[in-house]
Amino acid sequence: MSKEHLSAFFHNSNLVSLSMAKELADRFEQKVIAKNHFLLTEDKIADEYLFLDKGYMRAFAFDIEGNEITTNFYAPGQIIFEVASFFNRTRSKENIQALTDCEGWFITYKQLNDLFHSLPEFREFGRSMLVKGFSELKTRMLSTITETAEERYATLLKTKPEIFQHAPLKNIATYLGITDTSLSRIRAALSKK
Amino acid sequence: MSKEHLSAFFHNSNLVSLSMAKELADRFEQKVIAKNHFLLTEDKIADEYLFLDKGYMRAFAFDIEGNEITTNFYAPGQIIFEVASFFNRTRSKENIQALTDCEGWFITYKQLNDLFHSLPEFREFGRSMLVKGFSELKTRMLSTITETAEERYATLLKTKPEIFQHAPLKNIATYLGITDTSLSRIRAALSKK
DNA sequence: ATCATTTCTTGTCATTTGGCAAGATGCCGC
DNA sequence: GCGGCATCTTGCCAAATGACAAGAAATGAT
Repeated sequence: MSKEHLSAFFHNSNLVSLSMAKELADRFEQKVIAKNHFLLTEDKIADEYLFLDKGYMRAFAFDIEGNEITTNFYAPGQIIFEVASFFNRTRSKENIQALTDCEGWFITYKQLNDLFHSLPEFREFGRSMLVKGFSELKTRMLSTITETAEERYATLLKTKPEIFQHAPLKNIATYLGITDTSLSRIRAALSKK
Repeated sequence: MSKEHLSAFFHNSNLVSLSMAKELADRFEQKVIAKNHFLLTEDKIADEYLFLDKGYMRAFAFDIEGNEITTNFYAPGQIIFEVASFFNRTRSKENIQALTDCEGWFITYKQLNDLFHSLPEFREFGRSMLVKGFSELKTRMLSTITETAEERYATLLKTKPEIFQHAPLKNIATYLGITDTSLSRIRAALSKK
């Protein structure tokens, strides 16, 4: 119920003073999402900029054949929002769904923009979140292109082990760009080693 | 030699008035890069925010085995900068190289930030560039995960045909995430159809 | 124009990954 | 606790892609 994590998150960015972090946190409202429910669904315009305090979420899109492809996983302590839809005010191509019961703090597009206008520090914070997301995606793109499925699996296991406690393997498989069958075999092969 | 393209580019974003577009363009300086020379090399801190007016460029990184992996192609009329290095002031993991003789217009990090502070419209423009890059990368990530190499090749051929006139196939192969051998076979197979 | 180097293609074979189906296991609602 | 559904594993075979090597074609330097 407390906004401690949220204001600490702002402050830890080193872009926002402690007092401003608290002021900022004051503007956020609570959001509770039950397991399997959605923060955002396809064709809607994303209007929530969410700090995830508890629980796990995933983003997914559909490919041409209509299969769900998991595009991202989110753990507590992260900002979640669909960048393109949120900033361009266009219909989202992605869905964001709770993998577990979730709690967090959000503001709307309008509120965010007002804060951006009035607080240069928060603007910097917003930019750094955007840049961080971009960099992570770039890293993932490179690893998808250069590494084998087994290597990508091992990396995920090392960097985000909690995901395996909260997401079904079929979601992890599409995130890694392989079928659940292949993932199962990779796991079997690695556990023998 | 004229900054027409540059100011038109600002104005066409619909975020910047015509007069401000011209004022903005005034702040940019000319940059000429000969074929095969670099806009940015690994381990340097990116300090140039470049509008490419003429010519083609590519970005590349090295994988674990030391192979060059092309991460992006740039055509005239695009903004080019290495996002993470530029905004975080960290050493770049990427190189940006001219595929042909190039000409463009640039400002430095400091100049860009000054403009961002004083001109909200330019800030919006900057954000929209960032969001655009992010969205494109997301689309590419999804297609890399869900489509076959042949489908990705066909898409690239349709969306960026000029690249094939200016980049060697081995660069295009690593961009698509395949070997030059496979790319050659895909081209052979498609030309038979 | 010539030579050297890089780029591109093609052949053979190995490896990775997928498709499909069957069975095993686990989880949820009643 | 039971039935049903989703999840995960495994077997068999096919398809996609890679590794390596040889040769052809294009390009660049002098």
